[in-house]
Amino acid sequence: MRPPRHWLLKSEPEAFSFEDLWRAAKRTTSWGGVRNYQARNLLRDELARGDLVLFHHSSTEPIGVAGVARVVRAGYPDPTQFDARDAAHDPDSPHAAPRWFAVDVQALGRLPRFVPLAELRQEPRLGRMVLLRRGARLSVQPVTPSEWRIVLSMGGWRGRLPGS
DNA sequence: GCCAACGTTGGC
DNA sequence: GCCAACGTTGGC
Repeated sequence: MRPPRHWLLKSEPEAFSFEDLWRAAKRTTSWGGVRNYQARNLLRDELARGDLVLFHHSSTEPIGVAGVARVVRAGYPDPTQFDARDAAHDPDSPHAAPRWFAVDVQALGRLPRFVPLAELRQEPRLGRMVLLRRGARLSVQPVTPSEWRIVLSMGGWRGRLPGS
């Protein structure tokens, strides 16, 4: 088994917040509805069970990293693509070769200190973080081990850092 | 296969 | 609410 990798997942908290995940059954949800091919490729091919996730709130106030989660099920066909009532329904996706994928994520814990985007921008060691690059709209992003440690530290995560 | 038009994302 | 950046669509 390879060591866990690190990712950042964006969510608009008005639609689904870290608190929503924390309150969900088994603190787990299906992370689907992603309709971008680059993000799809990551969900399908790269995210593995045991990988660690920064849960990021976007298009809201405040913007920033709210909590930590873990991938508990690797990529599988996203059921919402076949659901005509779902906003992310894709009538053109063939059942035999589904176009879109989801993973399951489980909340590990809220960061003791919410880490605002503006604070991330002020940290020089995070200068290359995908989230902070111009026009980085990808909703599933890779995070390096050192970025992971820095963000958790900024979030006041106590004790042993997951993934370090 | 090019690329203009269009739609969406998402920070500010 | 604005608008830059980006992805997708569709005419040719």
